[in-house]
Amino acid sequence: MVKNMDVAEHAGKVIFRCDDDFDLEKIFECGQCFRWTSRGDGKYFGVAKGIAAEISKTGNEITITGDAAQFADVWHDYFDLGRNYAGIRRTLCIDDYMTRASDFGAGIRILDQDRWEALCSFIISQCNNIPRIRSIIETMCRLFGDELDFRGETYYSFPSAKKIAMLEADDLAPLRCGYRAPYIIGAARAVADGTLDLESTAQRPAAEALAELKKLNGVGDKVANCVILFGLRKLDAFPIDVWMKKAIAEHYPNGFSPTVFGEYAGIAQQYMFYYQRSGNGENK
DNA sequence: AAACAGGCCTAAA
DNA sequence: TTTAGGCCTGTT
Repeated sequence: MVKNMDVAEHAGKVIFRCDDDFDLEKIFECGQCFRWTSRGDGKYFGVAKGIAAEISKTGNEITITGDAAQFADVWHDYFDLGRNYAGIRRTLCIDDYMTRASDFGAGIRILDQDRWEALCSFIISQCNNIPRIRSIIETMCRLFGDELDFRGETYYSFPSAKKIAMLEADDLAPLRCGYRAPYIIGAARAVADGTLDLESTAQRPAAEALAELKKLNGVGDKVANCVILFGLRKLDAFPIDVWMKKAIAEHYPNGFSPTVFGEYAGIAQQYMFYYQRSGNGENK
């Protein structure tokens, strides 16, 4: 029994019931993370927090590899299982458009990702498309991460900031990440030497965290807000990229402030973003 | 071929 | 304070 959640452990897997919003495809493919993939059978493989895992869902029962202790230590918080997304979602339906976007995105949860991984990943994401972002990150993990043997296959952890900090930009050439390479090295060194303390930054108000992150070369408003939302677990952060600009222009031409969504503006942002990217942005 | 992709930086008004 | 151009690379 973990945190009011009924968990059954069996043969290297944990099975738990979730009656709240929980859609694996939306969670992993809404754009918040880059290291979970499906083979088309509904099962997702990935690596998070240095652990390789497989997760699947049948009805309201979710199965994830590992034992009960690991579930309690890692996956419960990673999947934000203590939060009632369906309840929050209802509060975000402030108009017809948000009602449609929220319904469409129902099932999304904001993952509690490793802070450094989120920072590095969203630096890579700038002016890039998702397949290429994923490819760059996987190459980075393969070259500089630790090997993880999982069910007879080799996976790789996300390399630590300390590891990347020891490299030079040229060492990242195999990633084909172009001008982002020095940004990555710079961020890694700041994290490794304590210039940027992501833990303490996470404890500060979003505005202060934003200023702190933007001190890094190659980190502007958009990347910083993604880090704050996905890595520092501040659900009021509201990253605005080209898709969000389109969504706002189409549906709030007379002005808009994310503060209308309150402390869960970041979840509203994900519904808007996912809805827009799925081609449902046009006001019909 | 040329433009563009989930930005950011710098220089110039 | 806002705007234009350039930037690695890969794809269309």
